[in-house]
Amino acid sequence: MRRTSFEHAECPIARSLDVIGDWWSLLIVRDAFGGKRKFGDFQKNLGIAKNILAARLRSLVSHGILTLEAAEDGSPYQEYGLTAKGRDLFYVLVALRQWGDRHLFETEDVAPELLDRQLHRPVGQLELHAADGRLLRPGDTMLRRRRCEALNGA
Amino acid sequence: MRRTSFEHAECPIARSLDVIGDWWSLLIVRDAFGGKRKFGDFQKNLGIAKNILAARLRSLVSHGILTLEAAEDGSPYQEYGLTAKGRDLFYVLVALRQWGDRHLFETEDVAPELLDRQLHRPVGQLELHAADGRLLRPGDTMLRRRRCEALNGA
DNA sequence: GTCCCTTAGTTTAATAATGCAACTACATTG
DNA sequence: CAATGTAGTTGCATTATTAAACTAAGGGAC
Repeated sequence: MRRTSFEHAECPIARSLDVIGDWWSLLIVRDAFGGKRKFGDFQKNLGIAKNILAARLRSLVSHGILTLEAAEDGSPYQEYGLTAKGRDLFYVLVALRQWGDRHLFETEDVAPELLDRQLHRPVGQLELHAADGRLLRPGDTMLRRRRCEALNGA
Repeated sequence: MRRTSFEHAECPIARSLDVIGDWWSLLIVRDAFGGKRKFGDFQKNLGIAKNILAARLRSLVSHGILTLEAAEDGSPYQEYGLTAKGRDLFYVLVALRQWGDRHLFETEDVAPELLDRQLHRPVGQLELHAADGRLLRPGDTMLRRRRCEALNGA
C-alpha cells in the first residue's frame, strides 16, 4: 500500500482514493454495473493480469463494495455482485464519464451515450445544488472542519 | 504507463482514469482547488516524494489540467493553476468526497463539511436527472454506442 | 562579491507493485 | 478417463514509487 500517512486522513477524498483509487478498481466496478459477475468476465473484458484481478476483487469484497456469492443460475461457481456501497459509486463513475466525454474525446471518436433506462434518452449533467436550490459550479464551495462533539466530554 | 490497451479506449471512464486515475493526481487537483499553487505547497501538504510530484505536475500540465505560469505576487517562482478542464474535475472530486462521507466515516471521526460559499450552508448530494427531470439513481441508466457518421461516407 | 537560505526540482538506489506465463485445483463434458 | 472451462496461485522479470542526497538558481545580509 502507498500513502500510508493518509490511511486515517480526515479528507474523504483521500479515504475514497485509498479504497478505489488504484488503476483497476473503478473499472471493475464499472463492469459490474455493466452486468459482469464472474472472474472470467472481468478478466476477458479488462485484459487485466489474473493475479492482479484476484487481488482487486479480494480488496473490493473486503471493503464491502462487492460480494462473493454462489451463482443463482445453477453454475457451480461463485459470482461477484455490487453491494449498496458499491452501487453508490455510480455517481463517481458518472462524474468520470462526463468529464471524459467533455474533455477527452475529439469530434471524430465519440463516447457511448449514457441513457435513461426508461426514456432511452440521454441523461443530464451531474448537478450540485446549494441548500436553497441554486446550482453550484466549480469554486462555489468551501470546506469547514466539522466540530467534534466528543472532545468536550458530553 | 499501464493499461496501454486502454489508451484509446472508447470508454470515457477508462480514458479519464488513464489521465487522472493514479494515486496522486486527484489529490493534487484537490489541493489546487484548496488554493495551493506552488510546488512546495503541494509537497508539504501531501507528503509526496518530490520526484513523483514533479512527474505528476508535469503530466497534469501536459494534459491541460494545470498551467504553469509566473506568479502574480512578485515571487520569482512559477505557480500551478487550474485550467477550465481542471476546474471541471470538481464534480469528480465532489462525487469521491460524498461517497467517502457516506461510507468511509464512522460516527466518531467526521469529515470536513462542503459548504456553499455564499450561504455557508452544506451543499446537497450530487444529482443526475433524466431528460424529463426525473431523479436518476444507480442502475437507472444504460449505455448505447453512439452512431458514427464518418463510417458511411457522408 | 561571498555566504547562506529558500524554492524547485533531478539523480540514485532500495523497495513495492504490476504484468506475464506457467501451474494448480476442481467440476463438467464427451 | 481424457479434454475443456473456470478460478484462481506461484515465480520471475519489469516497472513504479519512495526516501534521501544532490543540483541549480534567486534573494538577502554583509
